[in-house]
Amino acid sequence: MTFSLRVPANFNLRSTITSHGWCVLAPFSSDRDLGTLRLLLRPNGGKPIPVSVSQKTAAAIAVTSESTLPASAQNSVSQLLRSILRLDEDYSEFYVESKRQSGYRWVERAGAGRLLRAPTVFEDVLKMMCTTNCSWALTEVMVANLCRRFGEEGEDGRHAFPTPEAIADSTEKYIRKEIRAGYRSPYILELARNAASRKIDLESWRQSSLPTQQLYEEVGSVKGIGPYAAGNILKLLGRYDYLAIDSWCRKKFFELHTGGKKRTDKFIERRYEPLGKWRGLFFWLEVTKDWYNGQKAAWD
DNA sequence: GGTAGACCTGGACGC
DNA sequence: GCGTCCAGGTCTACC
Repeated sequence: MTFSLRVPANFNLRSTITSHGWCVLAPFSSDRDLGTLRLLLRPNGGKPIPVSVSQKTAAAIAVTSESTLPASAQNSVSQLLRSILRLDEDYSEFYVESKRQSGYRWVERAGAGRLLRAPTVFEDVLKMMCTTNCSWALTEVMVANLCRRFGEEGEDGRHAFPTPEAIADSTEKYIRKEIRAGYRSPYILELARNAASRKIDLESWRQSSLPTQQLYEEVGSVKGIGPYAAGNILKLLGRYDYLAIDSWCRKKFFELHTGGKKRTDKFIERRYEPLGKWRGLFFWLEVTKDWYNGQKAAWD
């Protein structure tokens, strides 16, 4: 069955899919031209079902499921997609600011800014942990292994991202050997156990009223989450005050602004300070602008 | 508060 | 095929 979901005026599905690497980490996937997002969703917390999303018109996206969904499941899938695709977040202030800044006028035309996120904060945090201190190829391996070993199987044979409970009963030794997570293994286990026992309420972070600095400190208090990971997690929570500089961004910044000459992170941070609470998003869009090159001609 | 070394894996490279 | 080196963030101990 296929049903449609209304989207905001400036929404662009392709830009959201390509906003960062989540679209290729299991259980997400996309088609070759990055126009369709495939994912496994648990409507009402139930069994995972495969869903694909594509955009045929500016006003709506088409949501397709192989099976017929009852109204409550359809409603739940819609709610999950609204959160994953950031449909309910207001970017009008960001777009006004982007038009004031030279070098960012393409942003609104591209419908860029909405960063794809997982159905749960737990999934976002665990995946972010798997991006630290390794190649992207290894991140893909670790996340795929987490799904394969701990995730419930969906109707199409793919595995959903595991719940905290599914990992909590495991052992550090098993995670090292089967997930290939190395020294991250105790951190993964601790996070899953703390989330499963409600010692930490990760899911409340998306609605948190804490000041951003305080939320950043809470996110950073998770073992295995340092400044880079915490800054990126905050972006997925809708807070863009931190740049979350990693080696790739650093290199890209030097290429764009210093002729390849290395500078300190403080130097980079000072450059984006005038962009206020949106600086993390401006920074990310600037260093990843090349990703949009294929579509840019249509936007300019 | 700042710094050094350890952590673990996969890829690149030389033999 | 094997061994060595390096890159990639975070944690911990130490100054």
